[in-house]
Amino acid sequence: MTADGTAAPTRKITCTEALAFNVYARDCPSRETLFDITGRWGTLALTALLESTLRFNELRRRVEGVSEKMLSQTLQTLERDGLVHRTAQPTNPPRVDYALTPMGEEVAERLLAVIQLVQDRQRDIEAAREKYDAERA
Amino acid sequence: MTADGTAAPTRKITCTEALAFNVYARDCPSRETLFDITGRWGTLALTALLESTLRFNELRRRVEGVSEKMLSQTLQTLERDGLVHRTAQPTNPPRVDYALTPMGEEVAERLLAVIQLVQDRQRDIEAAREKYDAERA
DNA sequence: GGAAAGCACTAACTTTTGGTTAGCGCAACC
DNA sequence: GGTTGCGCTAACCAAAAGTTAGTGCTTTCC
Repeated sequence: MTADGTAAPTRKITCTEALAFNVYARDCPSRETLFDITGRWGTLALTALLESTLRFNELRRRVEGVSEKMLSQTLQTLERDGLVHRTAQPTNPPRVDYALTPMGEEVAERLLAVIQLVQDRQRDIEAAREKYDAERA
Repeated sequence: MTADGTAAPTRKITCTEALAFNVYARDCPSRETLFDITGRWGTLALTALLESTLRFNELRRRVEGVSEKMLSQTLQTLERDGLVHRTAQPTNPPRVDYALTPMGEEVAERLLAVIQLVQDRQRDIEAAREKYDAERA
């Protein structure tokens, strides 16, 4: 142990070597996945799909403020990660449906728990902010 | 109802008007809070503090790869939101401890659930990525 | 019948955010 | 007496997010 109580600096082990993934490790691939999910629009898109399958523009209306580019990008990432399933019908106009995979559903449920807590506590959080700002004004 | 099944366009109501917060609404303050929490380092910092109170540089070593600037910035935001408590002792060298508030603990617990799921499913996710990439190679 | 809007995107460009480097003054370690 | 650690901040630069415009076809409105 070092002076401040952190672990002794033995050799650094990456998450893949350890056979378990650890988001706190610098180059662990699971961190990238976490960023895909929690990044700006990932959380909102995943949880919005929890209610029902949605078409591209339906989802875009649901998640207010997301640009077409970002939604498209986000959905592609989530599809690649196996969290969202995309079905395109080559009709005209095109119809593309987005749905959660079983894995995506699991993730979305846990994300929803975070969202609900945030919404419930928003007033407390705003109070905390006012206090913080007042203290150093 | 419009043709594609979305709700009729009645007047738009903001989350504060509705007396409930809704992260899907464009200007809802709860969305900002969600971004603070799920943004890049927020999740990792909050869950890292779940185990124990940590000093600035302890936390920095725990959350590998975070820069001093970003950690400092992240912690200030979380402190302002009332999720993290900061105690500074004006000794030399300074000693600053970061701990979760009760509210921060609640949030962190739910975030940890997401992290654990991601870590558990990382292999499946990587498999999905390989499949996705192979299909359009 | 002609204009406008909707569909699901992509490409090019700009702005915002995140990351990197350097520095602060002091103390303990070697 | 040079290095390291402490907890930051300021200045600068790269990467991510946002904005705008365009695609080709169809349906709806006037």
